[in-house]
Amino acid sequence: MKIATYNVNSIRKRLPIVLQWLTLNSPDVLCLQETKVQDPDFPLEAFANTGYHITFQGMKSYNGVAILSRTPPESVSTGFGDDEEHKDDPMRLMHVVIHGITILNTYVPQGASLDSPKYQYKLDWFRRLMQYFQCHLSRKKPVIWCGDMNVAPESIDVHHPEKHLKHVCFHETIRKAYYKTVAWGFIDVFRAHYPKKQQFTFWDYRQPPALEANRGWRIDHILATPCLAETCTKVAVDLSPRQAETPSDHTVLWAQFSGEIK
DNA sequence: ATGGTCGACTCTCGA
Repeated sequence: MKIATYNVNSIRKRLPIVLQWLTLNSPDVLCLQETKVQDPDFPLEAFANTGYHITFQGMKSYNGVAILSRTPPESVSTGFGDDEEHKDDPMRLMHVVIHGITILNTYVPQGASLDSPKYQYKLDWFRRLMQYFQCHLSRKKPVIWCGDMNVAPESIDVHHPEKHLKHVCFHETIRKAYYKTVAWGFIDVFRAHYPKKQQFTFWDYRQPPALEANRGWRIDHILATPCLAETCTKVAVDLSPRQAETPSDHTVLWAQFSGEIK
């Protein structure tokens, strides 16, 4: 199973990137975030000849998630389905089962600033996500949780960490919220594969020479339950979306899993 | 202390 995650920042703008990436890399599953399009306007026809099935849930202008897969998912749900459900949750969390493997695709709220209610919402979102794990998943089964987590877990995962202690993607409170959620039973397959490597997945548009100066962040992640993480043979970040005609701020992170899954 | 650049969409918000 080859699975990839990519924050497209508008599926309509990044269509060429996505289509080319599918062709060149043939993933089994590609999870997308920030599609930024409501369902009736989703560019379905562009994928008609790719051989991929697409599951999507979006809204006007913001958020939106989608999953491309070679075979249609055996099941699909979006949002937390709890009594705290917020209107954008279904555009941030998509849960599918493909070949018996549970896949959660998330676009975690960015959080704006530490003093914003949006930051509290982000902290709470991780708490709700862990509750969701507890209710709906088993850590003994093969589960993949991937997406744009908007958290750089360690100092090595952000340029100039000392300057970002109050950043919503690096503050210790959000890192703890993230760690706690991960600790439910997930392994960060990139970090497991490369314990010391600095490899960013995102470079902010607002710092034009960011890529050249390597002022980036590792905020896109693929995590797996131990039985699956054990079978991970390769993890890589593909920088090609940064070099496209309409470059994106995020890159494609992918992982290959092989071997027997119980 | 603020702005830098994108994308979607009404002129401003979110990242």
